[in-house]
Amino acid sequence: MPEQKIPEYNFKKIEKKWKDKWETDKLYQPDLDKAEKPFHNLMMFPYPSAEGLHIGGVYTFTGVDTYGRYKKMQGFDIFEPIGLDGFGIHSENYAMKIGEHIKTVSERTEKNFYRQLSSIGNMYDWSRTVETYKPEYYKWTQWLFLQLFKRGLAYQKKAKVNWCPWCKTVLSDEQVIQGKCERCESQVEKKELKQWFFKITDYAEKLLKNLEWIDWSEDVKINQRNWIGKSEGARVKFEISIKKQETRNKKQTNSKYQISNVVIVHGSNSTKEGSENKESGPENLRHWKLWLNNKLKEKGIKVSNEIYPKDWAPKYSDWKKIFDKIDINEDSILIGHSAGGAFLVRWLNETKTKIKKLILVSPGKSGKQSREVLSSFYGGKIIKNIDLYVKNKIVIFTSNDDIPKHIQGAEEYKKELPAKVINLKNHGHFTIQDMKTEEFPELLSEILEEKKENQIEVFTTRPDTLFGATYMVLAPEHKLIEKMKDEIKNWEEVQKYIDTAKGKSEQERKEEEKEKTGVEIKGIKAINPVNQAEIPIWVADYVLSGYGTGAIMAVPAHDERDFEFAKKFGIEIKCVVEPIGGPIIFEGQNSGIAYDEFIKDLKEGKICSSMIGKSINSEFLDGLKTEKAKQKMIKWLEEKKLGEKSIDYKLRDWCVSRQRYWGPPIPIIHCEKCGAVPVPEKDLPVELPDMIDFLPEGKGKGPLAKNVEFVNTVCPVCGKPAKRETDVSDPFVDSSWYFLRYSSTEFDNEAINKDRAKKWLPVDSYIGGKEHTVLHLLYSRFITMVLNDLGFIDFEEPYKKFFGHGLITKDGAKMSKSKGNVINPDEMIEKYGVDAVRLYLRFLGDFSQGGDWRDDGAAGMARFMKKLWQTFFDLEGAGEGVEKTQMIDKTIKAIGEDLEKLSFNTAIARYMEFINWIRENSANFNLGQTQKIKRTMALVLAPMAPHIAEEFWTKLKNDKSIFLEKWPAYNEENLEDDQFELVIQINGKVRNKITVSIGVEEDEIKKIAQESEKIKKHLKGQTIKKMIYIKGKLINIVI
RNA sequence: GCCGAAGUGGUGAAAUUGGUAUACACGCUGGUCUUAGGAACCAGUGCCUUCGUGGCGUAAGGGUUCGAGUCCCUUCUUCGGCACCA
Repeated sequence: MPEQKIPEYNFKKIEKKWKDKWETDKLYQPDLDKAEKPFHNLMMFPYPSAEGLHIGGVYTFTGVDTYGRYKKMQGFDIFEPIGLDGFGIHSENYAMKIGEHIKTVSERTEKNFYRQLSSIGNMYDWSRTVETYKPEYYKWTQWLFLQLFKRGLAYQKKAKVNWCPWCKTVLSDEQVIQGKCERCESQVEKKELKQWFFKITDYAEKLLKNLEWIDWSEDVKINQRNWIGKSEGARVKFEISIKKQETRNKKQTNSKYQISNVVIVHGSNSTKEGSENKESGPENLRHWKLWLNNKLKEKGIKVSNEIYPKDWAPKYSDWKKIFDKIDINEDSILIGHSAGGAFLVRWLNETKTKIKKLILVSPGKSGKQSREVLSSFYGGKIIKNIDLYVKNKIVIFTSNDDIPKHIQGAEEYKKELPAKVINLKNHGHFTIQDMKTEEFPELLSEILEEKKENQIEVFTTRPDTLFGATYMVLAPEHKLIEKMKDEIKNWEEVQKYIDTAKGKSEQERKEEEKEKTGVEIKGIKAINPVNQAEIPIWVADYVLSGYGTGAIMAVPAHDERDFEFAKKFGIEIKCVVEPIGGPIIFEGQNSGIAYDEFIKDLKEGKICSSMIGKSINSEFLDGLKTEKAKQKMIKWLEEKKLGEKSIDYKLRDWCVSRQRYWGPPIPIIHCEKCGAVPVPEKDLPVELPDMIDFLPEGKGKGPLAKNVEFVNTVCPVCGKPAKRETDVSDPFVDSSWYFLRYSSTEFDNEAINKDRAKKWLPVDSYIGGKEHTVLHLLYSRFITMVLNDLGFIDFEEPYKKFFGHGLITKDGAKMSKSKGNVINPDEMIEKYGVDAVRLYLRFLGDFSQGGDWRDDGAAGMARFMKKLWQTFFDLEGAGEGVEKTQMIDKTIKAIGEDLEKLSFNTAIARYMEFINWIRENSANFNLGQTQKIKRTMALVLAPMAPHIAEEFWTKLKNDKSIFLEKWPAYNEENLEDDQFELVIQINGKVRNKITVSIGVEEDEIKKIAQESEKIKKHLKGQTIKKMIYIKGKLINIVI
């Protein structure tokens, strides 16, 4: 062998050289406006911890990059952005711990993170980073908040929230893990606080529906489906009968009506004050209202707003001021006349307040002037969707003259909303005459009807089992209990139970081994609407106040929890569904008992079963299969107005307020007069003030409340002194839209540039941790849908593809500082080089499964790199040439396919086989073969180990980067050998293998197989029953 | 309890989707070369075996099939998520 000088594999020098070169050449900064084949290759941006980049981060990011580089070599214009998700409690707590200010910690962390991220060989476009904690970013996070606020999708309500006593802030349901804080593992408490929410529940159906078509893996979809938790069923009303003779105290106020409050809103007056116009003059303006008010008072019902706007023609803001002061809730009935109706429609749309019923009395008028007045309430727009908030409970009194043009025509009402429309005899735009006609009592009865009796509404997914409801259960928090206080005979016992139940923390409830507890409420009974049976009412904490209606009808024969409860307290168990399908279905469910015995036990109330089947003991449902029985029952209930079809979701609204410092201040100003007013967009960002003392106080208010200069401001509407909101928003809000920003970072006048969005969004490939499947992924889908509805973007789903990768462990355990098993990526890169680390991480195992870091594995990969280097430079091409070079084509094909499906470990295995093959034949290749092999060695390795590949590429005398080169093509015809190894099986067992030419016919193969020596032996004295031949692979002889 | 993913050599893991189980590595054993090697190279490496072949092997048991790691049923184990959701 001639002394050939092989250069040393100095990975440090090589990696540094290419990193610098790529940067100066701006190789990874696509022209966002001109790119022809845009491909947005996104990875979840990291939460920068002060400890630095985790090896798990390197694992993910380089995996994503490998895919991106492969795509780049396929000719796509790759946009691979990076940023930092730096706002949030995590960093804040860390700063507190080390006694430094969060701001300085963040600055340092950012520098360190970006240094590390630039050292892992990724194609980041460093000209477009996004940091959630920079004002130029959170300005738009605040803008986003305002868009939701204006749409009524951000609202404030007093709510029981999860409170972490250690972090001193509110947590969303998703952040509470088994009753503990996700971050610090403290016991979470329930606190009643006024909080900001995003109305994600409005999008529950769409979030669910789109899962049918988006191209994500099924496990992620299932997770989201479960989280949204849709269940279909019915709401059913149970009347309460009061045992009058047992009532302790006579109620002073009326006990006849359960109604909480009625709010009346009158219309505007288009004529001048003092006018003689009888219909709309000041005399009449409030006339009907006062009349109605008095009528209601006679019945003992209080009208909430006795104060009216002073103006004769109140505007939206005039009414709103009054509405901000009165309590409107799910028991409220709102009545609006004319512009008053218009006001209510808009107000409901904006605040999303749930009410009991909306009554519109002559909501519109056909005069031009009136139309103008009315449409001014909406800025001329037509408003739909009020049914969302007053489902099925809109009643409209209208005459032909009162076509409500500002909303929809009367006919449209019927179509669009499930509203009941009652036509008035034409007496003008609802006048004094109307009050004397037959319709007016009807109006009264619409108000009074609902309060004839007390009712308990329940939600059930099994309306077919209604005949088997033998008792009811109320959650301890159920409002009715307090209301019925005077009727309850054993009030003290009930109260005591409720107090203990409420006092229990979530954890305690769970620790009680699910042993059911409860107290019967004596003195009242419920009437089962289907058979008028009087059934007992219990209060028990196994019924949750937050789901459904907070009350259930208990069917012990067909629900395990109800069964357990009924058994314990000796309540009747009535079987109303007989499972069918016989022993086959039955076998899997309860093994050990015979089917007949099972049915017998079920009917005797010894066991319970939630299986479907056919209805029994259920009068008009008897004999029907469950699905049909459900439908028939719902129809029956709806006809009798005892219930209705209903859909419930587990998904709750997203609580976005946080009582901490390190987040974007919520851009709202609270004004005594004008209420919660959005900060005008031109005033954004509301900058997070520098505060030396940023520690939370823990009294339910954020640290910003301590900063007087920040808090005190003026109301943008009326100019009077007002106070700023002091909560900041949840970091999940920051990350719910960051990917929309990357391609628009240079625009400081808009969050998302339309042209850019058109080109680069939705994201083509999104890769990140599976732990974010319900939180971040759901939130960002929601925000995308909202922005789509608002017209800022034109797609509903943010990510075309999502791939969830696995985690890196050390010795099978999660890495953590306390365990002392943390792998420092800097050290590894220093020791083995970036390429070796990248390759090793890819080789560990399946990308979706994660893997276990082993130092000797990494060392092994470093050894392979050396070998690879040696092999490359050893190849001289002085041989005569090898006959078969299929290996080259096979390798190109296999690696390409593997990379496309992110199967990196097998891609590397293929590459190693390729190298092994080269080494075995290295002396024999001729010059042309050597050229081709060397090119292939570099090209197919490039996505995984970019630096060494680029180095090989220059050594092959190329002056352009390898990443501007196309992924090599392979010759389809060259994949097949001209021979193959035929496997000969007898009865499925391998008995022999012989080499056969590819072109041999089936008959010939069969003959050859039988004639081979070993097979002959086995076939001796046997008859062949059958022969199965799989082309090009094997033959199975059955004897 | 429910939902999801998985269970293959001493270890990390492959297996063209029903067609030769253990590719590719790590580790280990033996050898070559070395003053030495934790370097490099060569050979071996699922278990049993009468060393001929053969038999057994993909958590356990059963089934479908000419043929099962792969499909179906039951059981067990591990990991992740949810947890009285009516």
